[in-house]
Amino acid sequence: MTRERATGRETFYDCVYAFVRGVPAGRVVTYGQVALELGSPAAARAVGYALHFLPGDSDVPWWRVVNAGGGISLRGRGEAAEAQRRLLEGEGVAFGREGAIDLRRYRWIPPGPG
DNA sequence: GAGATGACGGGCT
DNA sequence: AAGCCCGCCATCT
Repeated sequence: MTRERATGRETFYDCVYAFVRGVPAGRVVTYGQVALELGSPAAARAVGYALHFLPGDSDVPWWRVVNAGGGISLRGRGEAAEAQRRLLEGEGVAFGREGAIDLRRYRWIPPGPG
């Protein structure tokens, strides 16, 4: 488990949670983008893995994280996929016929260091 | 140290 | 356009 690491050190996953928590409603980010912000542009996989530990009870708006295509991956979790879409739609995010959203429109750009 | 996992991303056919 | 394979990364066991 990584949700309660006793190392006292902030793991990559913790950074993911912190970043996702900063995503405002009505906006989304991609796994790759989160990884990039955390300093590992190729760690998109690890990002998804970090979010996969989050239960629907979490304080982290995991549903605001989508894949590079603006779609929902949640491989093997159709229920969660539906929930994610509903949550996003509830925030004003519109899905296209392809089941994907327009990242050009909803992608959230973090304020950055400055 | 080595093997296994996975809510990704890109490239090829 | 859709499907398949590989690589990448961080973490767990």
